[in-house]
Amino acid sequence: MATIHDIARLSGYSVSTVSRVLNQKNHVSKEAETAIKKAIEELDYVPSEIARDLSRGKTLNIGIVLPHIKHPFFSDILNGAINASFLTEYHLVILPSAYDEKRELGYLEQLRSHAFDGLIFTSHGLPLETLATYQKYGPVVCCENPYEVPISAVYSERSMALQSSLSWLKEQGYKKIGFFFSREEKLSATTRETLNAYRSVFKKEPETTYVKTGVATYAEGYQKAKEWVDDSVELEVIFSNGDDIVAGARQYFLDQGLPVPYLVGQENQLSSQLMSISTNDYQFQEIGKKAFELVLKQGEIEQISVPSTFMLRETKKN
Amino acid sequence: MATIHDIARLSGYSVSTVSRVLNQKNHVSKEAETAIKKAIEELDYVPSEIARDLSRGKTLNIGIVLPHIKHPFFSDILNGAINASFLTEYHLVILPSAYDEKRELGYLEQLRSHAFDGLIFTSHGLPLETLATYQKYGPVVCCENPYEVPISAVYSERSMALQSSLSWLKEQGYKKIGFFFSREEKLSATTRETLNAYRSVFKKEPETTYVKTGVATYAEGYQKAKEWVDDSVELEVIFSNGDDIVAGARQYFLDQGLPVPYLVGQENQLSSQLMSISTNDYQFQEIGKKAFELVLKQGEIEQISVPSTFMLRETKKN
DNA sequence: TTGAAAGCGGTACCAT
DNA sequence: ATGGTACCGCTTTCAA
Repeated sequence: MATIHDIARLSGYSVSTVSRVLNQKNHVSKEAETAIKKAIEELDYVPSEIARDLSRGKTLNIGIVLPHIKHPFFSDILNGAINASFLTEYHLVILPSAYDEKRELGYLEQLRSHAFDGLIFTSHGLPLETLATYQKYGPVVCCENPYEVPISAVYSERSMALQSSLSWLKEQGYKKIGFFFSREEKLSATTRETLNAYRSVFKKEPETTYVKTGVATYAEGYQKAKEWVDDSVELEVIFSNGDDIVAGARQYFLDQGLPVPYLVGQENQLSSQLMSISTNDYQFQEIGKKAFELVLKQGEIEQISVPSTFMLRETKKN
Repeated sequence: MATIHDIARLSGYSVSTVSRVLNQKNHVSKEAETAIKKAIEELDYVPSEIARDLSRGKTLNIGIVLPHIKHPFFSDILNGAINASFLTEYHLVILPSAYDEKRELGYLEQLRSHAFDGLIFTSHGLPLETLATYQKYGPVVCCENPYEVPISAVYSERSMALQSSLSWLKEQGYKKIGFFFSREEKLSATTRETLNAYRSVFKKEPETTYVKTGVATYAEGYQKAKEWVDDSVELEVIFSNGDDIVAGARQYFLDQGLPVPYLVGQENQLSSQLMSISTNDYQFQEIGKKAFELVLKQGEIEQISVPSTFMLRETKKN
């Protein structure tokens, strides 16, 4: 592979001058430029990015850590970040974690070793405090409300949509509301937030028979709906943790010829649009976009919350 | 930031010895190792990835070029590639192209300048021949059948699913089959392949009133279905270029209280599962996985075709 | 087992 | 306008 030295030799000029025409800095004579460009052409030369990176101490790579991309939370954030990266000279590097702390630590170490100019954590197995300590090596942005932990963050203000969707249900006179969650309240901030919104709106504890955890897919939604029916639990509403999941539940009722409860999804995915199911939109794309912008700021710690909305839709009988 | 020289100085050993304990190569005395590790600890030192890359002339980065990730073809391939990268020491770098030839050429140039160790093109605006010429700078894999162009490729053997789905329709006695495509036959290999499969199965030319192009979204599916109804075109089947799109068409018939034609989607997405719509599964995830594996092979040019299947589903009346 | 020194391929400062 | 050269931080060969 041709190097800058080869160009210098062939053109009869020095590496400095070659570097100058490469970077269009300072003044170079027409003849020099012509001769050098000719040599570049002749040797099919391109400057090495790696050498450049070393010289200037930057990679122009931003890492984004994702446990997986099966869930819209992650794929939407990723999309938002990709779109934002479009507008810059930076590259996004996908860093799959599967929630493995070893892997996550590896990525943080790579930030330390300058493999990346910054890191976005869409989620994490490691404690938030650990992420925070790595900020001295470069910008680290997380995608949740960090509360008292001093770390840059962009996160959804879920409570807004939760409050308004639950308030709307209350206004309609609905009382028997079933919930789907992926993880238990102790383990999941999202579950906690939802149930707290319920407590605040309805002024009472949710009944345990109305709460199902361990639900994360269409099939599980279908299955859990069946459990409710089998246990003769009467429901007026199913408040789900995802559009696809609530679609599964809906299908169960349809298959049994039973009346479908009022449905509320989450995340405004295609399935809720297709079926005209009300949903909460948490603007994950926007979070990805803002997270990318924030990681480039390299400045002080900053926390940005993104508003969420309840999207009311007519549920068609069919 | 501490460098390998600082460690050498502080530990009292040479850079070479430090490098040896870093890379666990050759033999180093216990005392040296202890002293050096202590120094590393003390100075909070990590070797610079960039310097390593330069020294060994590799980046361990594989670029994957995507026009966007709104379509399952791209997001599925991406997913497959990400999963494959899990199992290696390589990183996947997302390279958004928006089909822009300038951007694509930029990425090829970056391959040339060793910013990546290899490149996957999920699609391209540039001619395939151009991609092929860059193979001398590093492995380039595309995701379509390259026919006579000498380039590594992993692609879906679409004709298998197309043949079997169309044959099945013929066996059922269906004759009036409407088609959705995103681009015209001259411009799109996919459109061509589908219509050729039709010709081969039905032994005749498709009628132009039954073919709609420029359809790529749920809303457009809805709209084009309306056009057929408005023009009093009778249809027994809609053979669509995507699950979401055919779902849009279905919705139009339901909204009008009209009988829904038999539907065939493509790509086995969630929407066809939700609605029990038959679909063709082209195994895009598998393509992404194999493309990643192929790009690492760095060897000779290789072309891999992945089989596709027709997934017959009962379309429920509702 | 250890060290010196020559790369790797550029950038940028300092002279001329 | 141009050239010489130190330096970025590590790997690797060669010698001791």
